[in-house]
Amino acid sequence: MEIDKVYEPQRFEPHWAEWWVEHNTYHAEAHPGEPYFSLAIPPPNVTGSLHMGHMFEHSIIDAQVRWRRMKRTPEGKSVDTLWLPGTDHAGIATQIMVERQLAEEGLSKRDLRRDAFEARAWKWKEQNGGRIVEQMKRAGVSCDWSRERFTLDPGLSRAVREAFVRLYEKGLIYQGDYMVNWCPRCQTALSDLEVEHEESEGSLWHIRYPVVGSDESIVVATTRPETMLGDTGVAINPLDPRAARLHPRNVKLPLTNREIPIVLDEMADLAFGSGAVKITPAHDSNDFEAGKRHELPSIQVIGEDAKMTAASGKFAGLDRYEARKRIVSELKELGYLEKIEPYKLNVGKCHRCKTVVEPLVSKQWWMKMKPLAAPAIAAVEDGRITFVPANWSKTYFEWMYNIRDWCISRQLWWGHRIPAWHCGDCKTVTVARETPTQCSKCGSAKLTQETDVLDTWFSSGLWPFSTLGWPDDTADLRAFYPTTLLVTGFDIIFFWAARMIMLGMEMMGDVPFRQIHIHGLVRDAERQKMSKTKGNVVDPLVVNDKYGTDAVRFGLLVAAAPGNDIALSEEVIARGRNFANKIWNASRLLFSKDPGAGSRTSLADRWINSRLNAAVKTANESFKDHRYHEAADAVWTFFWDEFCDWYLELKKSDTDWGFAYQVHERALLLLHPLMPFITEELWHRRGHETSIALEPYPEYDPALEDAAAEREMRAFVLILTSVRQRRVEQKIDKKHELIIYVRATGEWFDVIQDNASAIMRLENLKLEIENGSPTGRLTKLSGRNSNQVIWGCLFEGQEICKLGFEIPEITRPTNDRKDRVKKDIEQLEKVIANSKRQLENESFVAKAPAHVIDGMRVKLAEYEAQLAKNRVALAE
RNA sequence: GGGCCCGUAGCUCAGUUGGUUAGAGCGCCUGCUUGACACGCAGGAGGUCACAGAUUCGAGUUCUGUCGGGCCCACCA
Repeated sequence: MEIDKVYEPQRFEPHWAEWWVEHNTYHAEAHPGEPYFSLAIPPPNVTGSLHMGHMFEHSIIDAQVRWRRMKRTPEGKSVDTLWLPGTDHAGIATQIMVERQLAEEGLSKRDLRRDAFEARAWKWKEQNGGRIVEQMKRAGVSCDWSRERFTLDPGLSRAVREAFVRLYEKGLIYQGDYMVNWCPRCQTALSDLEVEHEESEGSLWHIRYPVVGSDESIVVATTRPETMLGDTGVAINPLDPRAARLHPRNVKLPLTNREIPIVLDEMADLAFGSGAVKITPAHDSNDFEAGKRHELPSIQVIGEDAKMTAASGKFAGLDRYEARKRIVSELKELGYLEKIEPYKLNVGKCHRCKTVVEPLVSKQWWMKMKPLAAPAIAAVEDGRITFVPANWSKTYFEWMYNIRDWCISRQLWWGHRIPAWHCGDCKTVTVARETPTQCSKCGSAKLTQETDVLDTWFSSGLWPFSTLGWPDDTADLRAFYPTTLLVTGFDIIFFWAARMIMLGMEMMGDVPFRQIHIHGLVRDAERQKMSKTKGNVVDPLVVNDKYGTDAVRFGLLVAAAPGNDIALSEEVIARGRNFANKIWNASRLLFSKDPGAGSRTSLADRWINSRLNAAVKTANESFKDHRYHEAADAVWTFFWDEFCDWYLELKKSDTDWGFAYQVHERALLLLHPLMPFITEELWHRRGHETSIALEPYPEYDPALEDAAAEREMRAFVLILTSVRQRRVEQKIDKKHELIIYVRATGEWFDVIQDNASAIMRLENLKLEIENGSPTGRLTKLSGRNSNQVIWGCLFEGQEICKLGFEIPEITRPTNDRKDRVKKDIEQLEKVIANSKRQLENESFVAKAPAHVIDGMRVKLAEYEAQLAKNRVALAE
């Protein structure tokens, strides 16, 4: 078997990425009623390019999916395993990209008709939308590409209409004029979630409103003085001492000719500012409600373009911030400005374009959330859906209990157009699955479709079942719903996960997934968020190529404790690369050997088999619990520290490598979910022709636990470590053969005898073994200079053998060594004292479990033996 | 204002139901071109687990408080 001298993932990763797709390796068959595992990908935006966040999420998902695909039922049957891929049309995000492209041609959206714009957007999608999919394929994610979906596919559009109509017919979707978050740049309403609040340094302007027919005036405080032009009332608290004399009166609104009433309302906090609040029903949601309570008119002074409207009089046409400056200066000139205080306030910004949103009243479509939330809350409360880590359910509940209606309409051109038709005659709205030809009320044919589209998250909310063919009763739907698992970031729990649960419960009558794994964020080495503007992004396309995809995956996963953020640097990735390199080179060594018969098994063989079994156990348990860092760590320790550093080294003096091949093969299977490329490559180099991804995953077998082998091996590790320490301390080069005298009782004598050659070769030793009682001095040492000898008690503190060295060039123990021995002695004395105190404590002996007490006794004996050895060493 | 999380070796972090000298990677020190790998091998240094109490035979792990840091939600002008 040939294998390249250097690990160069670039030479085989693209090949396997293509091969897997061509061979449909990850195609899932739908067998309704049979055991299955299914997971719908969090669909990346079509606008996107693969970033580290995707890479991390996909590494987690892929590890889980590959593991599940390899698992067999207790009867040995494979499980239908589906990872369904797809992309999201990403309403605003995509529209912005297309607008940008148009702008480069000197065009704006309005220059095109809606149809033309949509066509343009589709063209853009065809040209650019496949990019992220190609990148995912190159990264080797094990999706079933035959089931790839896009949220604007005809099938998914049908699901959107079906869901919309059902909700509308149940009265859960309605149209109405309410205060919404309006983005003046995107020219659309936004949901509450699409507004990011950011604290900023602002001011609190105190403005004096003269009371009509009185010398008195009321001072109101505002953070947005430009809205005063739209004031239609002033509220004071009913308990305000001024209430009696001011209540049924008016104030004169400065800079205008309007008089507006003073009303009593508890919204005015006596303790805040001046105790009086201006009411601007058109530009603040609190005021909107207050306006309704007091039947105040609403005057819109800021338009959808964030410029002052005609209603603002001479300020009309000014940008809202320019208007603010002018209004403040005029108020100041006219003496209406009482004072200005610095003030911290939260400014809402559009999460797509960062423009400050304007609260405006407008007619929008809404979804009633309370009735939908109840079953979704229950599903998590009673455990039909569980969060990993469990703490996230609190965040979920917090939001769900306080949920507010969802503004689902967007004034965009890219998205699912709302299936509602307005009658030109009777103005009735007809909501229908199929495009109607006549008004449902008056029968008129003068119908025009609603121009708004749906929030992109509406279609995402249907994703776990719309992708499986819903509303049709398909085999896929019956075979794979509810999906098994959702893996996603905490940032879209509300946007997406919660809405999928609500819509899944409503449309399917069942949860959309049984588990939600919430992963952390990939940050840079300084724990800063990665962003293009900061220039601190680690681009997966670059590092996948430089270090190999396996390396990036492994680096990410070994650092990924559940829910925790990852501080990513190239060192983390290099760690993965180093591991892959190690696997590669270990395989090179192995493949240079004749497999042989594999019939005979040495102690090393039995030991590594037992260790592999332990690693298999940990890996399986860790994957089950989504503890990928633990799985990665277990396979790392097994492969590097045990398989390479001990097993292969010992094996070098063996002629029969058959067993090593068997262990190596199982190790590849064990590693595959974490490092799919290198394991596939090595699997084929071993002569297999089908994908390793479809092989059964190793299972833990209690019968393979070999306590005797592990105990015996520990003994050799102790001997060798002891020798190595001695060599370094006394600067005895490995070229010098050391003579080791060992006396052991019956069974240990045989063990040491049988394995002597391997140890001798490894450390250039000559072992002289004596069979006999462990006490007393070795006869072979009688009469020798004690300076040449150290004594040690080995084997888990049992005095099974004593050990002596003969050092060819006489050297006395160095001071360094003496210091260390002294330190060891001190430490041991402390630990021994502690253990003794514990064991003499009656409460401890009475209350602690037996294994803890026994364990401590064994340890104590071991400590004492070590102490004795150290004392002898010091006396040398 | 409400909620969540974190503070363990120089750095980045593990440490599941409390239990036997607290671990890893990187970095550091000392050796080593040992016939797979210097992306390596061997040996080593380094931690009063933020602080103060409490519970317990026993606390990095549970509880309370303090200090420090981060995140999310919220219509206090």
